[in-house]
Formats: sequence, C-alpha cells, structure tokens
Amino acid sequence: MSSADDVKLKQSREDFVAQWGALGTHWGINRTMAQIHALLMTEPEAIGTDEVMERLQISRGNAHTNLKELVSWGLIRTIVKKGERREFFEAEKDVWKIFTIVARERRRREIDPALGVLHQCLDDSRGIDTPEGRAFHEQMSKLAEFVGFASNVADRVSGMKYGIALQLAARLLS
Amino acid sequence: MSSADDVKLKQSREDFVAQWGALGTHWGINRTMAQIHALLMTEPEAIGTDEVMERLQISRGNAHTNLKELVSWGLIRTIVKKGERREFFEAEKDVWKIFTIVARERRRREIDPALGVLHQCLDDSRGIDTPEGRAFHEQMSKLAEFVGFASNVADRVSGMKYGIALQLAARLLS
DNA sequence: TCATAATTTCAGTATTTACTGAAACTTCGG
DNA sequence: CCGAAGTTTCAGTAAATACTGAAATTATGA
Repeated sequence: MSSADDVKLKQSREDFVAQWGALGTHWGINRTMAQIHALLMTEPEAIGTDEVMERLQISRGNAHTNLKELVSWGLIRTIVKKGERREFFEAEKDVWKIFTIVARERRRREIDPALGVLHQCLDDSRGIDTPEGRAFHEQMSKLAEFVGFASNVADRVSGMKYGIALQLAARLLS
Repeated sequence: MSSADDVKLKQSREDFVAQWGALGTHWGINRTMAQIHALLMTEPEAIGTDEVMERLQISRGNAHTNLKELVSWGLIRTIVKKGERREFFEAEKDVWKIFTIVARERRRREIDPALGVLHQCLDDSRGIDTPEGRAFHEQMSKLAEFVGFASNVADRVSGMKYGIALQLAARLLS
C-alpha cells in the first residue's frame, strides 16, 4: 500500500510546478510556459493538451500557445503515438541540453539586440569632433567590445560537450 | 562652429537612451530604470533628479524610485556637491564592474530562489519508494546539482579581476 | 466525401506591473 | 524655531502582458 507515498509525490510535484512557474516570471518567461515546462520535466510519460489543461487548470488557448512556444525553443518535443490522433508532448530532461537551449535563446533575445543598438550608436557618433562626442563614442565602443566578447564566450561554452564544460568549470572552482 | 556635431551627438545619445530602455524590458529591468542608467552612463557630469525628470519626461516619483533602485544595485552613486543642497547621481562606467554587478544581482534574483525550490523538492521527495517517486527525486537532484554548480561558477567568474577573466576568455575563444 | 476529432486563432477581458502627481515628511540655513 | 528646498511615500490611474472561451480551420479515417 503506497498511497501515502503517492500523495507525497503528488504534492511535491504540484509544489515544484507552482513554484517553478512563479520563478519563470523573474526569467522573462511567462508563468504558464514555465509551469508547463516544469510539469513535463517531472512527467515520465508524454502527455496531451487536455491533460496539461486539466493539471494546470488553464484554457485550451493558453495551453496551446505555450506548448508551441516551448516546442519552438526546443525545450519540449511532440510525440505521435500509433493509433492516436492527437499530439503528445515530452520534455527534454538532460540538464546540459536545457542549459544550452536557454543560454542560446537568451543570447538571441537579450544580447544580440543590445549589440545592434551599440553598433548603431557607434556608427552615428563616429567622427563627432567635440570632447563630449569623443567621450560618448569611447563609452559606446567599450560597451560594444565587451558585450560582443561576452556573447562569443557564451556561445563557445554553450556549444561545448558537457564533459569539456565540466572540466573547465572544475578548474575554475579548484 | 560645432553645432552640427552637437545635434548629432544629442540625437545619438537620445537614441541610445530610448533603445537601451526598450532592451531593459527583456532583461527583467523596467524601462525607466534602464533609461536612467543609459542616460547616466553617457553623461560626463553627475546630474540631479530634476534634470533626469526633464530629460526623460517622467514624474518625480518615477525618477526617485528608479534612481534609488539603481543606487541599491550599485550601478550609480550619489554625489554631494559643496554648496549644493540636493543630491546628484553618476554612473559606474567601467564595463567589467557593470557586468559583475549585474551578474551578482541576477544570480541573487534568478538562481538563488530556483535553488531554494529545488532543495525543498529534494527534501520533500526523499524516500518516496515508488518508481515515479524515485524518478522525480532523481530529476530534482540533477537539476539542483547543475544549478548549484552553475551558480558557483558564475560567482567565481564575476569575482575575478578583469585581466584574469580576459585571459580565461581568450583561451576559450582560441 | 462526410462526420468528427483535434488544432489554431483571436477579440474581449483579467491580471500584473509601472507611473503620475500631490501630499507628507525631512533637512538645513537664517 | 521658521520657511523654503529637497526627498519620500502612496493612492489612484495608465499601460503592458497574459488568459479565456468560443468560433474558424484543418486533418483523419471510414
């Protein structure tokens, strides 16, 4: 008789889903998307839209939008079961893969646009021949250089095999 | 006669402030805070609340709140000028310092709470003796280990002197 | 090809987050 | 201690973002 364990598991999982969802907010990810991701990460089986709706108590439109968004990120994938007409979804569970996906997506959404702004300002302020103009250009230049550099580093790291990244990290912490 | 240059500089700076503000949104930072930061980063002189209000066309309350928030992050500091009663503000302009400040703040707001959730779920699911329970515990364990590890690495890197970090990064990119 | 199950879209609404403006409070020189 | 300059707070409002629910569309297999 394992029903006590079943209850504990259910509660713990619900807790994880709810809290992970709340955290998503601080990550620029909407609550529902983070909750669905949490739900699927802790679900051994692929599940369908209706079960997601029921488990999270959300509308079909909401479930649909966020499932698609997670698929486009690559954090979950669709599964077709033979003899079943509807789609099922399962999460990528490998932590290193999750990390690299999120890192790339954030670079694309947060760093690349910043670089764009900086390069444009660099161009616009090139050759302004006043003390203030040179100071502005210099500041833009430093920012652009640093952000570009950081972007490349992030790319390299998230393109590594897990083992290599681990080695590198281990040297840093030693 | 440098008024053409002055106009170009003014436009470029306004552009930078506006666009940097828009970017702030994607970084979990509100637009005004990012705009004030951009304004001060490109301003050679320390400026006061009223000038911030005027340059960004925002209310006193808004300017005040976000200036204080930037001070609490350490991205700007207050300056007292002799013979002046009011406070002036100037930005930290060193890119490495800006990076370490932002990195630490984001760790505090994004990673630490996630670790908290994971550790709690680890505890809650310890010893649940069903296949599903063990799988859940295992997944929490992997996530917690990875996030904790990443947090330590980020700490180390953002605690480095710029020169050392550069060397490290150079090795990565070579 | 039709009936129906499943998916997608979107106008309207709810929720969350940010901002205003004015009043309350604090500080300081006279 | 008083009055003016400066700072802080916050109730009300505006703007941005996320969600619902139902209708439109598409895919399936009999």
